[in-house]
Parts: sequence; structure tokens; C-alpha cells
Amino acid sequence: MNIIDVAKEAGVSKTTVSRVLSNSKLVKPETKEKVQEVIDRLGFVPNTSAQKLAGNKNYVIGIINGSTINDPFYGYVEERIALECRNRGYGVIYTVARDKMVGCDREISMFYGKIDAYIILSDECVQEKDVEKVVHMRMPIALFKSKIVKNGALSVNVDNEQGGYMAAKYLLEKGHKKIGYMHGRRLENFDEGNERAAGFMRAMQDYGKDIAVHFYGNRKFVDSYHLTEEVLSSNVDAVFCETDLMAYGLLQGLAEKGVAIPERLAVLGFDNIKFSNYETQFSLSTIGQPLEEMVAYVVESLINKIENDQPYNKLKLFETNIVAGKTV
Amino acid sequence: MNIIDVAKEAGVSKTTVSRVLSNSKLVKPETKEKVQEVIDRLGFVPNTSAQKLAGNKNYVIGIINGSTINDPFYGYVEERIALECRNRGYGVIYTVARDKMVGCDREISMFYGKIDAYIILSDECVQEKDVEKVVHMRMPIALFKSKIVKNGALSVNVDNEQGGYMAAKYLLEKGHKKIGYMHGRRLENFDEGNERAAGFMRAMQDYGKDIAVHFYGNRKFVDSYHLTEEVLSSNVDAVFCETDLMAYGLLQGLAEKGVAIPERLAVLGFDNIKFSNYETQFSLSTIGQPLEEMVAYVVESLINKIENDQPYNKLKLFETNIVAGKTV
DNA sequence: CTGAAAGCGCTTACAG
DNA sequence: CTGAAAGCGCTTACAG
Repeated sequence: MNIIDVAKEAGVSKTTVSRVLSNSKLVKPETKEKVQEVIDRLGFVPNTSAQKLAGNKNYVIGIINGSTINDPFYGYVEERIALECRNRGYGVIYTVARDKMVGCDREISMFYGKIDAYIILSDECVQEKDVEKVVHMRMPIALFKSKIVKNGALSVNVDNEQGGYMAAKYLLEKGHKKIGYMHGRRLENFDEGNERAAGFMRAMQDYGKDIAVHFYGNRKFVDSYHLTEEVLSSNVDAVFCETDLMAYGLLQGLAEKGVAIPERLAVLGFDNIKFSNYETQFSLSTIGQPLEEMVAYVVESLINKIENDQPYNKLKLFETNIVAGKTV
Repeated sequence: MNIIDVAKEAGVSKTTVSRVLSNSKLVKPETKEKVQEVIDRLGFVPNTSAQKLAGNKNYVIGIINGSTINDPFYGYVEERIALECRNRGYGVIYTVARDKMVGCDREISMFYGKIDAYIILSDECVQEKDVEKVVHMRMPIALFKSKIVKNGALSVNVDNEQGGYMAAKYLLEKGHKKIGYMHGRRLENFDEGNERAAGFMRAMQDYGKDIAVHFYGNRKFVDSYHLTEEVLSSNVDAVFCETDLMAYGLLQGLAEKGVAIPERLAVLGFDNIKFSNYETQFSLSTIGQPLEEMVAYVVESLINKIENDQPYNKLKLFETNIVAGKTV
């Protein structure tokens, strides 16, 4: 069934049916009502492919997720994006990048023609050539938390270096002396972590201090959990973890050993995620990112581009903030 | 840029370009090579909307998720669907149902024309009228773990009643005497749980026993966590929880109180999910569902329908199995 | 307010 | 092996 069937049944032209579909005011109320009745009666659903091909907008934004589908951080980001889009009359479709090593070329192609703009989450799956391709296709694209910055694309990120600085400063001002640093990298690289580390070091230097001990996790809950012994025996009085997930792993280990937090050991994270019930259990002190603002900025920029061809920024950095919990 | 630009640049017709795109053998190798070179050089990406409109298949399956995006159970199911689809040359796009109360009408419409088949996960967002609509649109549709069974749709589910029976039998044969039952329903209905309960009761009757105490959680981790005291003071020696998530909440509470498991209290779950690090921490005994098989069945059935118009079943039930962990 | 016509970017019989 | 032509189901200037 197509728009012509509806037109015939309603005794109007397909132009009129199309107008009813798009809620145009160029239709007499009675006509509109009659056509709508036929649409409902026949259960007509317009073909989005045809609409997209004929018109310009589809009111759909496509999200390519580089991390796993169950990542708590990006899961929250996705929810926020969906929310912002809905508020503006846009739908959202997702896909997960299949083979991160080769970028997300396949996913970009799969989406082309189905959506009005791309959002690519994280750095895990996107390569420069992918971004160039989308720009070349003249499609709006936003990179969320990627280190790639390119003409024609909007990159939105948090100032990790500044966040790292903030973390060290906070621990120092709370009077901690022997400060440990838990890195996320080990098996794989972790650029965001490296930036956080750079800021952390800079603050330590500004205060004439040094990192007491370096620990190396792997950005997984269990890996930092298994570092509990190592941390305890090192005798540091505070640990900064490059991600909350690592902080929770460590906290879990410390809790099982009955360690007093933050008296015996303070733990500071980075991300401000909700993770299972952990966030209620521990009330982690952490470096927060204004995710809601960041997401709102991305969605607004893309829609302005889609609807008014208004250019967006090349790079927008957001500042972090201290989330004072009970672990520092 | 479109297929005509490519055709001109390569000095062939657009028919030939189209053939190269679809890897047709009706193209002389040299021609093919020449065209491919132009495609690569110009960075041409075919418009999926136009392809879908002109041809028939898009090699994309759309998934509508009724649960939250971070649900561990459906997250795993989605991953498996993506995997199976890829193995067969299909891509996958997701969307999350926005307003569960009204079904997923909007999401169905958004996907129409973009995909070759629908998969709807869980019962939370789908209503009979939604399924009827898709059937009426003559699109293949599979319902994964929904109670809805309708002509034209494939429903794949696990035999919850039989699983409940299996659960009770297992606890009884392990010698437990005072058996508690933790229901998932409280604030909202939970059909799957009710089926599990029916099977559980049937087994108890067959063995001439009765449920000692009923507990009422709410299918959330924290809710069963808060029931810990109540369970302990009731003096049951085993508890069956309608979902693993509830079982983990209870286990977390029991662990914090240092309760010996399964000696003092046995805990049996249902679902066999991976949940954060809990599954490594506790090694839960549970009733498993053959998810991999179920997913493979769904994907295969849909693709057979898409490609060969081969009809699929109306309902396919899978049997559960005991996953012997260390908590019973 | 309404409709005939052109066009969006492809694919696929059909003819060669 | 190659291409001209029709058609997929819509939308939107244009003319009335």
C-alpha cells in the first residue's frame, strides 16, 4: 500500500495526502479529516526511504557507538541524546561499530540516506578517514569525546587535562601526602587517561609534590579490583583513578577488606557515572563532566545545521567539576 | 554526488556502476576495476534510501528495545543478534522505545523503509496493535520474549513454566525443606515471573510440599537487597528468585552480613545473566535459557523469510536448563 | 486550498 | 558484457 492507494480511497490527489502526512496547513480541515480517516482505516505507514529521497529531512539522527553496548558511561550518554532529540522532534537510531580496528566505515555507509546527521561516540572506533568521508558526503557529524578535530565536523569534549589538574589539587588541598595514581592504560592505549595524567602531574609540580606510586589497571572493574592488595601494601593515603569504573573496582576490594574510607585511604575517580548500585553503595568522590550540557550542545548544533544550515564549531571543550562524595 | 557522477567520470552507464556496487558478475573485470577506482577516488557512498526504494533488500534488521538501554540481559541479547546478523551479511540498527505505555508505534514507523525485518525485544513496549500493524505492512517481525503470539509474527520464548518447575525440583532434590519464593512483581506486573511461579507451585505440589514464605521484590537489584533482613529473619533455608538481578541483590546483602552460602541459605536465580562483576564474585546457581540458540533461531528465520519468503513459525518455545553454580 | 508533473538516487527486466 | 528506460514511493515548486 502506498500514498496513491490512500489518495484514491480518499478521492484526492497524492499531493494532498502528502500534505496531510506532513501536517501542512495547505489543506482544508474537512479534507484533512477525511484523508486522515482513510490513513487510519487502511493502516497506512509512509515509507521513510521514499520520504528521505524525495524530501530532505528525515528527523532521525544516527549514533555510532564505539564502546560495547553495555558501557554504563556511553549508555547514559545515549539516553540523554535520545531525550534531547525527542524534545526536538527527532528520533534516534543506534548501531555498534563491529570492527574497531578498521574504523566505522561500514556503519557510516549503512546509515547514509537513513539519517540527517551522525553522532560518533568515543574514540574507539573512529578514524580520521571516517570523519573525512562523512564530511565529504556533506553530512553533519559530531564527535563525542574523540580526540579527532577536523574541519566540517563538530568535536565535543571535556577538558581532561584541566580535570586531571583539578583532581590533584583537590587531593592536595584535602591534606593528602602520599598520593597514588592509577592509570587506565596497560594493555591498550588510553588517550583521555594520558591527558588526565598530564594535568595531574602539572598540578603536583605546581605544589612541589610528586606522585608516590603508579598503579596500572586496564580500565576494567576487575583489574583495579585485583590491584587492591598492591594499593594497600604501598601505604599511600589517597589514590586517583583515571576512571570511575576503576575506582569502583578498587572500592569493592577495599570494602571486602574492611578498610576505612576515606580515613585510611581516599579514593577519587573521574567520570561521574552511575554504575549498577555502586554509586548508592559508596558515594564516590569524582571529577564530573557536564554530560547533559555537552549532549544538549551536540544535539542543538546538529539540528541547527540540519534545519538552517547553520555552521557549528570545530571544537567545543567543557570544563570538569568536583563531585564531592564520601570517599575523599 | 550520485551514481551518475561516477558513471560519467568512469565513462560507463549508471547501470554498470550499479552492477559494480552490487558485485554483479555481469561486468567485465577491467570495467569493474576502472569503475571501482573512480568510486574510491571520489569517495562515493551509495544512498541506502534510494537503494531500498529501488531494490528490495537493504540487508539491515531493526531492533526495537523495550527495556532500558543498559539492561544487562537485553544488552547481551542485542550483542548476539548483531553477531548472528553480521555472520550472514546483515547490519543491525537499534532504537529504544520512548514511551512504553503507548507501545512502539512511533519506532515502527521510523524504521519502515529503512530495514528488512523487525525484532522487538521484551514485552515492555509492544502491544498487540503494534504487531498487527507490522504484519499488515507485510514486514517480517520477530518477538523476543513477548507473550504476544500472532499470525504473521514469530514469537520466540523460553518455557518459563517448565523453568519454574525445574527450579523447585532442583531445590527439593538438594534437600531443602523451608523454601522461600521471591516474586518480581510488586509495583508492576511481571508475566514471565507469574509463569515461573506457576511451574514452581506445580512442582511443589507434585512433591507434596508448599512454599514456606513469599517475598515481594520489584525486579530491581536494590529492592531485593533491601529484603535481606526479611529473608534472614524468616528462617528459610533456600530462596528462589524470579530473576538473577534480584538474586544478586540478595546475595550482596547476605555477603555484607557474612551469611554462609549455601550452607545457611541457598539462593537460586533465573536468567543466567552476566552482571557487572557479580557473576565472578558469587557464581550464582540459576535457571539458564539457551539465548544463543534462541537468537540464532530468530535471525535465521527472519533471513529465510526476507530472502526466500519462507514462512516462519508462529511460536517457538525453548527449554531451560540448570546452571549449577555455588549458591545452592 | 488543490493537483499534475518533475525529480530524489537507485535497481532491474529487457533488448542488444 | 553493456545501456536506455521504467519504476520504487514519496515531496515540492508551479500553476491554478
